[in-house]
Amino acid sequence: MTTIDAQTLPAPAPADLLAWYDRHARRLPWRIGPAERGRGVTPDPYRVWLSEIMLQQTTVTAVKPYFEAFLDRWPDVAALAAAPSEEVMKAWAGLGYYSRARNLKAAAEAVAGTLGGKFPQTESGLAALPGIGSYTAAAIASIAFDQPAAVVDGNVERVLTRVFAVETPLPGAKSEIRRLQERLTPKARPGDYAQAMMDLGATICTPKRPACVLCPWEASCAAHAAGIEESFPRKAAKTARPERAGAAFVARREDGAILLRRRPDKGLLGAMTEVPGTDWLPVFSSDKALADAPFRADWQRTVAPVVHVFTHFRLTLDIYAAAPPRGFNLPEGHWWSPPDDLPGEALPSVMKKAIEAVHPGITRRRR
DNA sequence: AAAGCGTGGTC
DNA sequence: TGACCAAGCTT
Repeated sequence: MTTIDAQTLPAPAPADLLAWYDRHARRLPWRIGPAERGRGVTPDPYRVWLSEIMLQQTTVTAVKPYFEAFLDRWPDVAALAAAPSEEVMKAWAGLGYYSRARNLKAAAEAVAGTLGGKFPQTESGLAALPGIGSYTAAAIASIAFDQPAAVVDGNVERVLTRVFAVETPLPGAKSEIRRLQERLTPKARPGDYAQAMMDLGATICTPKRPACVLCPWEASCAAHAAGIEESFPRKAAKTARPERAGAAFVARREDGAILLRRRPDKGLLGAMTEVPGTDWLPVFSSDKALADAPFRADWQRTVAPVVHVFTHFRLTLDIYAAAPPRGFNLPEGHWWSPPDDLPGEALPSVMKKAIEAVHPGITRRRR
């Protein structure tokens, strides 16, 4: 039982956080920094939206190149709305959580169409768009439209559960954290405040080894006072990750083309591209794998299977390779992708691994 | 409302 | 090396 006497600590002041942000804000491609914003420069809602969708459960490092590529190719919401879905999926390949790309396209069409090219400026209006939930709606409303919306993401959860030593485990503590954030969010500079919370969580109030000496709220932090910062946020125990297994078939034509097909629109890796394969099952019998091959051939299994870890299961894939027989008829929904096209296909990472297991380097863009 | 949904980096 | 983690949303 931990008891923390928070009474003796001064309340965390948003002004102190903003002052810290003025000096230490990260420079990010989608961000208008505090100095510029102070001069009246306002962010482009399209860029804010695009970055927020990409940043969902995804690191800044992973997002940067994708953000730049999207912006180069589709500089505004009208351009994105007019883009073929296939091209958007290809451009998103490798970033993960592919429903985001499908929702991104749908939201762009709604904004460019029904909404007359303008993003909604209210939280509820934003949250009505596909792919925008409570966090993203609040983030866009505050950052792009300067509204005092309470932004609650993983960073905010970590910072506030530490500052206030919230004992309730996540996800149960969410409503409590929301109330704290509503109370703290300032009417002035709410967008900078939101981004300051993210920067604080990302650079100072980190999950491991937080740099409390550098924190503008050090004196107000109950967890720090008790010397137990790292134990927050409390979390419910998580269940073990189950195993699944299957087989994938890498068919290569004489000219080097690889046989591909499109996955169903919904579900795991929905609407993305894959090599033919079996279902992925908790109990997989490798004797029966060849029954699901795209054609009869002398399929050669690689020595080592491909192992890939998804959020909710671990996959072991046996990889088989063969050339198609003469007279092979292309099944519905399949196509031969020439080597030059492979790097640009909408292949998720697990599928690139499968292909690379047989043909190293073939899915990577040459230069 | 709990489960489904990716990937790559870190320690 | 495996567990944890990163600006969550949808059903």
